[in-house]
Amino acid sequence: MPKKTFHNLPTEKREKIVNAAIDEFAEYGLENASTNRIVANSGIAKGSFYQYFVDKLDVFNHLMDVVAREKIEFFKDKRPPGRNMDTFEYFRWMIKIGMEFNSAYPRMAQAASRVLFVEGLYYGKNFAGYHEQTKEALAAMIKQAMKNGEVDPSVDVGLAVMIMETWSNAITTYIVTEGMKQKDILKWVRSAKTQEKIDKMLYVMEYGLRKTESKFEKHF
Amino acid sequence: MPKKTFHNLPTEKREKIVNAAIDEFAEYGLENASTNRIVANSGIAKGSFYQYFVDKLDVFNHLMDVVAREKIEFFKDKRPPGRNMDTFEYFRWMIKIGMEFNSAYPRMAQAASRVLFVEGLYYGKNFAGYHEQTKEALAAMIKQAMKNGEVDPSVDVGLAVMIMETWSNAITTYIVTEGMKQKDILKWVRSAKTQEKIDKMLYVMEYGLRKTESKFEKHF
DNA sequence: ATAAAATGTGACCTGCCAGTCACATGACCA
DNA sequence: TGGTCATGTGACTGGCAGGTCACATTTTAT
Repeated sequence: MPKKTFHNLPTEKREKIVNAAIDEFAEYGLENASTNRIVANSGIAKGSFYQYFVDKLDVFNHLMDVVAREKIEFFKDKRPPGRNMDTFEYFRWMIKIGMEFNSAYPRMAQAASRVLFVEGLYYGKNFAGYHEQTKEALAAMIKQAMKNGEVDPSVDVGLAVMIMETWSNAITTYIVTEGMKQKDILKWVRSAKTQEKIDKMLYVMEYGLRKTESKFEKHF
Repeated sequence: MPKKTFHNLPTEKREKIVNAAIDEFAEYGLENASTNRIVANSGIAKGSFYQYFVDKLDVFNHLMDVVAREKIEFFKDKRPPGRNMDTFEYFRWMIKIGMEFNSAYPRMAQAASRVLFVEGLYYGKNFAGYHEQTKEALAAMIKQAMKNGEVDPSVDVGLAVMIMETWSNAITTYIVTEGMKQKDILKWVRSAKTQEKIDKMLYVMEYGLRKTESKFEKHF
């Protein structure tokens, strides 16, 4: 965690540093991020950086705390549109709100997804902690859904969690990488076309690729 | 492409260099791979390396050629177990053979999957070429499957390709990262447990997570 | 006003990187 | 044998990395 000198900083300066760090990690990932560039872009001296943080990982962990806090803040006043939602509807709603967050803070989302989901796979076991909460929450949701007869119980809970995470990550990666090319990412995410794409991905997660009599052309 | 001096090398020496490079890319990815370590591990001088290759990317591209060649060789005598296979059966069979290849050449698979699927996402558009062939082959397969009434046509072809690639990559990543922890990766891949895991993933790709009357407990 | 404590600074250290080059060694041919 | 051409070599360059430190500046307490 950052040293107390960092927390004593005026908000503006702190934010400038945090923003420079976010850009750096979004652009270069964790391993190739450069503290030299971070200090250059935040207008502080090299020595100051090491009075605020112990090292690169420290500033990254701080960023993840900031992301977590912003996310909670963002989700706070969001409520599902209806009562008694189906688990899949609820998951779809969650993903969509998540994508709203990602497009509201695209560099943050890019930095987090890149390092945690992508580089994290090959790092020595770090970052596992960040997944734990998500996984537990998903597992609880899925168990309940199986009890409700919504999720196929022949697919075990662990696998269902893995699948939902895979899709969540795939969609996030798609939104973040494609979205960065748009001039107005939020508008692009909210566009009918992008929303339909997300819907279709989740539809396939729910019903699979195979054509079956019962569902054919029921949805699209 | 490598210079002619490299091709003139005795096979043994060439293989030693290729193996050192594979290990390096598997361990560190493309960006962080070090030519210094490669030369150290292959027992050649720094200067020699640059008489064989123009740079790091050159040696990587050569590796991908080697992988492609090995893969073709590996697949050459493999035939699907039955005639008139369902597309999904065929895809499952392909994935499983692919995983056999990955566990026969685990470092190769790790290097390729890491750089192409993982780092490739964030590199400036490089490596897109490597996907093209795969994507086209998949697209053709899917179009045919839609005609046969196997794949849900309301899921468009592009999305279906993306989904199959996502699953293929997810399974590869799983096999490669988990497999590297095993003492006998091939045995592990062939074990009933691992095979069932792959089957279940593909089952979900095919039928989705939702419980439906028609399929419940039909498979597992 | 003064002392003390906290914060700011950038030159500097060591280490690793990709890539070069003058030279050494060996192969081949006349 | 001597000459030439291909191959092998590792010390070296310049650049950037993470991290340190003696000193400068500012803030705070007295």
